[in-house]
Amino acid sequence: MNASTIIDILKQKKLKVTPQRVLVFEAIMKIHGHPVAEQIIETVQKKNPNISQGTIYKTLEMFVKNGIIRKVKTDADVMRYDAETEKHHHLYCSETERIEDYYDEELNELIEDYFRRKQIPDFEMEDFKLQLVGRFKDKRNH
Amino acid sequence: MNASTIIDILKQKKLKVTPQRVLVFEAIMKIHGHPVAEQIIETVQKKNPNISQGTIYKTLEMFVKNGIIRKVKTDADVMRYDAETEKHHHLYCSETERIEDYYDEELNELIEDYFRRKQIPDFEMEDFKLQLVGRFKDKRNH
DNA sequence: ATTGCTGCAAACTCTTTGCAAGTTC
DNA sequence: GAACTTGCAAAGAGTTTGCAGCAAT
Repeated sequence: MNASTIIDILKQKKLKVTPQRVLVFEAIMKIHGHPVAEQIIETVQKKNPNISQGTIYKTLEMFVKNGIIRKVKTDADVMRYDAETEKHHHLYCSETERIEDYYDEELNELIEDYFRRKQIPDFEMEDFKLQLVGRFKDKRNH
Repeated sequence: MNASTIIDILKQKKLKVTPQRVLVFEAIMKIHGHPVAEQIIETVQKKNPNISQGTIYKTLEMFVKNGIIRKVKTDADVMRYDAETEKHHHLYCSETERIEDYYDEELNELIEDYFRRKQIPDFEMEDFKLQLVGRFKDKRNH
């Protein structure tokens, strides 16, 4: 995705297109992994230091409300943001803070099949997410 | 679990047994669901108002470090605490803040089997947790 | 006696808010 | 020009910390 895509997304949802919104979205796309607000703020302000952090938080919240991005949290971490794309799961490193997306359609179907067979009492399932905890063998930083 | 259990757990781990620690643990056990710190503080202070919130936070942190409890977070919520028991997953209500534990050994085995067959590149899996998102049919409050 | 814990209050981090001025459509 | 968005700075929530005195082993 690039800048023109976010412009289209915003127009399509009848939201105003502002340079701030475009930069925030680009920052999320550009940062590999699941950026925390701080990284987004830094990236955006590197391009334009006049954009305030209040605006960035407001923009992120607005993106979340409009289904453009998603909030992600780990059990010991601050909020992270993730562009809303296809269904995926997360790989968490148990020694570092690194998080990666994990796509696996076969796994999705396995779990969906399982829950078609087995109902959970008093609960109507809409979606599921798997957190896979372990260690990355390549020691990149994120 | 009751007070004598936490006393044993602490002794076994060579941690000091204090009334504060016992009360914090009892509060977590007593509150159904996954209490947030605020509920724990309230429950503890109802029994003994002299116990400070700093102590309760320190105690919770200590319990987490020693594997007695676990931190749990949803994507849009504050930290919650969960007694460390057997492996389980979480049911999240998409309309309320309710969280319930979900135990399913058959599901665990299904997923474990799957990942024995299929390795994730550059990632050594240690554990997994499933978040099941949906709606509870019985509308209790939590 | 020693080591570690507690209570207190202040500090800190992350996020949200109110509002006047500025932008977008 | 109407409605919405921005920047700023201040406030808010939740959590962490430092330290003197106290309690557990």
